[in-house]
Amino acid sequence: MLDLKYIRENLDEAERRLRTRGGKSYLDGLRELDERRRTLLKEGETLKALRNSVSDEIGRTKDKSQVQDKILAMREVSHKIKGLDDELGLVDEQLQSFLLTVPNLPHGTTPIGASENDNVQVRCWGEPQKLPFAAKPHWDLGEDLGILDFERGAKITGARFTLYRGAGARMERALINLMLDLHTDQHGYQEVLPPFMVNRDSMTGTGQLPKFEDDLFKMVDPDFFLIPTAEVPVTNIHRGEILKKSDLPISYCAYTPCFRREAGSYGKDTRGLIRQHQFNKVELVKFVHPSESDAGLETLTGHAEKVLQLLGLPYRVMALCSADIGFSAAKTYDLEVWLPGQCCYREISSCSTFGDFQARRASIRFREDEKGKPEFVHTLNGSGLAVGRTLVAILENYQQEDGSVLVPPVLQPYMGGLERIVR
RNA sequence: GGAGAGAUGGCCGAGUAGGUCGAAGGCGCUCGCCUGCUAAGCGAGUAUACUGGGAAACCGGUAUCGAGGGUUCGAAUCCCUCUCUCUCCGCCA
Repeated sequence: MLDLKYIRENLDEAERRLRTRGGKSYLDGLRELDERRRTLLKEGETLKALRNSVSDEIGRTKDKSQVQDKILAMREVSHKIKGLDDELGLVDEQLQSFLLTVPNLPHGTTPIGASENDNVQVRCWGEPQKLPFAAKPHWDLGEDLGILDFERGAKITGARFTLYRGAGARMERALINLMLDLHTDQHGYQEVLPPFMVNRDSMTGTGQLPKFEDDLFKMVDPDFFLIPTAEVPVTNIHRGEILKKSDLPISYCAYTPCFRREAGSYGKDTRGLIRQHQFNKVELVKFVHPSESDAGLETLTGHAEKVLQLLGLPYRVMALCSADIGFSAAKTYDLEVWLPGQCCYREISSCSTFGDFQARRASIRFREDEKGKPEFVHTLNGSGLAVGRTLVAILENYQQEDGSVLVPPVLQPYMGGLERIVR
């Protein structure tokens, strides 16, 4: 959520920055709503002040017969207040839901662009290898090796669900452990294991609601949602809290499965593990002092990159342009891993800074000075990494001409010493 | 799922015949004083949001005693709904 006061005072600038995302208009009608609200507020509060003082007077008068006229007058005033409050409630609601659907302002260093084609490559690591034989896509490798069973996944549940078997299941688990160990032991994150279902407030806090309900799996009876990313439960750990400045930065990492409807992506990536309704991810989340958020994004991105480097997977870092960053993000780096089986780079991690956007929605604050006003922290997060896609990248990059797949050395200890997956 | 108890400020905890309660008291914390140091002691201060005024310091208004609604001139106190916590029973990994 954006700061209403900031918008009020910088309407044109805010609109201009928002339009770099590509829409036509983001703040139309906001000024009128805001002014209407303040008018109603002022009127109602004046009457309330009157009522309070007169009621006080009535209370101190022992002989109530002397104040009958005042009681009657206040009955009238209360009636008016009720009317004003009702209207104010309506306007407030409109204003609130308006604000909740306005995306974040792009960061000053986010490249301006019109589509994903305008994303900017920041750096790359490793050599995208051309395999000296006909490279297979991971779905063929996985099926041939008997470690990925797409057909039965579809039978058990439906499209975009996959059954992992044997070394495949083991590798998924090994990757989760490798990533968690790295981030906790080397990068200073505290491991957390959050609920995989969250309530509406949590979804609103990080920005998935109210706008993107169609992308989520929703429970019927309790009004809960399956998490689309650990970002949601982990960022909401501190919803409504005032943190100690000395506790910042707070760094959490969490493994969770993620559940996404993938509405609107029919026909896209229908084969293989790339786009599933359920996938595993290790997520990094940071709460930082505002002055640290820019540097924080760089280090957090570095932590995600480290996983790819350890696994020896070539990748590039893309700065997403203004048209391609997510609703809540101010700036995003995508890590794209090289997939020789499909001869392309695919997103495997997305690292973003949200500025105070999520912190304002979720009311996560700290005090600069003991006596100072609470201020919003900045939140950051990034995948470190998407586990299923990492397994995809390993299969495709480490495949051999005979159809077997070598296990990256760092992963072997996590797989009982297994060096090669064969049929 | 059944029965009961509860939810007050950073914490503990008063507060039911509705008014002087944003809320006693204690602890903690901050600033000052005092004591040769420490402990103790003394004094003052110590919620948040919105909003009006002001360059600012700051001053004023409104709201908030789990959440929402109702009764009333007036509600932490009365009524209704919901959420959460705890205890007992049932069920269960």
